[in-house]
Amino acid sequence: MEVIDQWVAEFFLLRQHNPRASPINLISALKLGDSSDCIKLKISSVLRDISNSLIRGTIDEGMLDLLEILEKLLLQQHSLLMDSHKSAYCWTATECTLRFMWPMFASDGLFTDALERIWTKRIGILKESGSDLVTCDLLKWESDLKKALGDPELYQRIRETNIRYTAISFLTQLLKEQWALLGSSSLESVAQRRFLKRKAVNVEGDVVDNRGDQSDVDESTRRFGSDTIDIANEARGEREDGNGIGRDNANDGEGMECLENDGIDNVNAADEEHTVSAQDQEHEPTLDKGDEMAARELKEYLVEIQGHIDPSTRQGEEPNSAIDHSVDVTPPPTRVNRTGTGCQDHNEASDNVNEKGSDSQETWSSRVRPRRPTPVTLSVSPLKKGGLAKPHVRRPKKFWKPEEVEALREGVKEYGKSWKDIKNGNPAVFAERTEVDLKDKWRNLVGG
DNA sequence: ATAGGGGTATAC
DNA sequence: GTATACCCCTAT
Repeated sequence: MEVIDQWVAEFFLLRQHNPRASPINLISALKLGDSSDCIKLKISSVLRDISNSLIRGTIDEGMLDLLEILEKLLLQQHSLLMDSHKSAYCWTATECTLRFMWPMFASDGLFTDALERIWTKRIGILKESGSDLVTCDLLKWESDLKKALGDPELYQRIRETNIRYTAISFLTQLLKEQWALLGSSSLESVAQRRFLKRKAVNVEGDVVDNRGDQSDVDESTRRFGSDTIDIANEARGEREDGNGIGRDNANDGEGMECLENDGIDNVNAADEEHTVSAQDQEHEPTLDKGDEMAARELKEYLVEIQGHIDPSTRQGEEPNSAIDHSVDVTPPPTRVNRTGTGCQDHNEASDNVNEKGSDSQETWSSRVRPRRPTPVTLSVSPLKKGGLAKPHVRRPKKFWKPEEVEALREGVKEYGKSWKDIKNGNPAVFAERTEVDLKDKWRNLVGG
């Protein structure tokens, strides 16, 4: 895959909120292979699809498809399945079944069909393949649901449970964690490396003191201009998303800089091997010229890609959503929009959002699904500390270095949330961090 | 050992 | 004021 393909793809996947074209279409428009970069892109794509589905309030069997695809992709890059993933699958499957329990009694064929389709067939396949998605909880739900078929009382009880909220919570959590695991986009990586290189060159022979100094790499790359991105955004005619999910990538812009001139070929990091093609040779070494040309090129490319995938937006979508669920109980997936600015950008996309909505909805609106209040977190106030105001010396504040963060991501991929294992797995990097530090930092990264 | 509430410093 | 990053405390 051309490097520009990858950048454009990342661009769409990480920055575009509620896109008119499904990321799946984008991914198939570009031909992706099986390199680790491509897997990351595919994962981003699936995550974006899940996110969009969540934003639309659609929790259907398409979501189960996505979760299954995601499992396979994660397996390919040898990271273990997160609990949030398993729980999300379990509760989504249940929610999908619950959608067909709107009649008062189980006599309706829809429920039996759903049981057969979801639990016997779909999950049966998962069992055969030994998938980790098959958890005790899942099996419990399976037996409960099947029991409910002949047990009106149990049927009622399940029917009145708000599965949907739980499913949404786990899906949201899954998204957060997976976005955090993905880490920097390749644009950012290139930008950071180039910044380091430039800094090293500027210092001339005096090798950069990575130990104490590196935190401002992050800082400084963040301050680079991002005009090129703005141009590209205009090409799309859409605003920046406020979707907090991709906030780590908020500085994608500076990566463009490397289209401009000399050697990205010096960049040897594994994920950029194929980086340099004829692209950068054509450009003048001067900064502005290079930026300008890169921007123009990117803009044309974006338009081309958009044209490529847009017309096909609808045909691949929603193979199995004869019933849309959006009418009833909808705890808004607000957690998805962390920054709260995510509401502004529906203007462009709104024209084809409502297309399929009008006809079949009324039939289903008669369903009664009880609304459960949003669980409130009870605040326990220990009020322990009375007098005795001990001065207490705090450990000095140490900012996390990029390589520490990267090591943490790798650690979570490998061990899950076993902070002790992560620390022991990389004692050198985490020498000055406690397990609690790792936990706290991860909490920061996922934005919880 | 881990999760989660809370404190403090800092930037906007 | 809010938001963020880091650090601390404590219940489980």
